[in-house]
Amino acid sequence: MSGTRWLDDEEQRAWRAFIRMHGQLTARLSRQLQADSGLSLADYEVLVQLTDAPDGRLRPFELQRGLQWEQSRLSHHLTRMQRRGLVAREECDEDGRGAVVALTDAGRRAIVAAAPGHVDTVRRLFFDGLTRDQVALLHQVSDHVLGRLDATAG
Amino acid sequence: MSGTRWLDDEEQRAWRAFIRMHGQLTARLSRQLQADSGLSLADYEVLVQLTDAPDGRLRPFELQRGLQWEQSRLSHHLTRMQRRGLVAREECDEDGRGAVVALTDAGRRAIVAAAPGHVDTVRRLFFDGLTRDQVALLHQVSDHVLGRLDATAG
DNA sequence: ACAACCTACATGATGCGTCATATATTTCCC
DNA sequence: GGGAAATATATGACGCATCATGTAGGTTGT
Repeated sequence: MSGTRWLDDEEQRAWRAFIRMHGQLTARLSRQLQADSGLSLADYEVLVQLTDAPDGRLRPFELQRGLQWEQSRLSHHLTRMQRRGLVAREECDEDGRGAVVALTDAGRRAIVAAAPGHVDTVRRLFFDGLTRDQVALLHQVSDHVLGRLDATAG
Repeated sequence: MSGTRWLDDEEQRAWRAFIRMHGQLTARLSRQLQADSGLSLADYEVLVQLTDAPDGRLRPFELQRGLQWEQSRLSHHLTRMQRRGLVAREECDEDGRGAVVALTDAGRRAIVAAAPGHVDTVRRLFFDGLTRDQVALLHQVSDHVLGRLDATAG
């Protein structure tokens, strides 16, 4: 006991700045997206995955791998998106347990309409003013921490 | 129109890695904290602020400034924490509209018990394996983006 | 071929976060 | 000093996220 290595001053400040930055940034992005196109960030991510998929169709477990979401979160979210007509659930031929999530026309229209404004906002609030090096560093740090998380997963 | 500058490959990868890293990291921290001490990350942050305050007391608006939360989020969260006995709401003498949030004994015990495990987890999952330089640069990037957010706030 | 197990997915309960709105004070200014 | 505007806080409604659990359909080993 009492072997805790507390964060020093710089670590604490860096940590808080990082947490706060992410929070403020996603709050802004979320509001912009919601206000301009009626989508949440979560909606957007789901639609991106489906748009990138052949035929706009994915099995829920594929979506889950792409998004790294909890299974039940995805299921609930799909239910809500389905209710709003952004996606449809279909039966899966190859696997009786399974389902297929399909992008609807409305879903496609929604993300096509939303994407430019969203990307502009990401650029304006985040990338503009950061150097390539800074972006590369952030990427590197992110991957490192992700690796660490995976390594400790079991 | 059509003037959208889309994210190039590296930007897109960096962005997704960053978003995913934060999500996975806070999910882990949240679970550890919840499992080991029954607190959410949000609880923890509130308790930290109160612990750092003289007498363990703060006005809600001071808490809000420290946390950078939405006012109603804070209010709701305080209600829940109050129900669990972690904080108490008191009347404010100097301002008839105001309130004072006070750390209870149970609240103090909770954060004292939770802190070592939480800090260890933050260190293990995040700081260990990052160099001082990487931390410093992340800090710098975070502050830069925060500045950008503030500048665009109006 | 059948039991044990695993996988894909859904759902109910509950805590969390945001928006819109309400209410009670101050504060400001003429 | 009295009304307008601003400030401090609370609340109801509703979508979102997680946990625990359920169910149906596959897979594997004997």
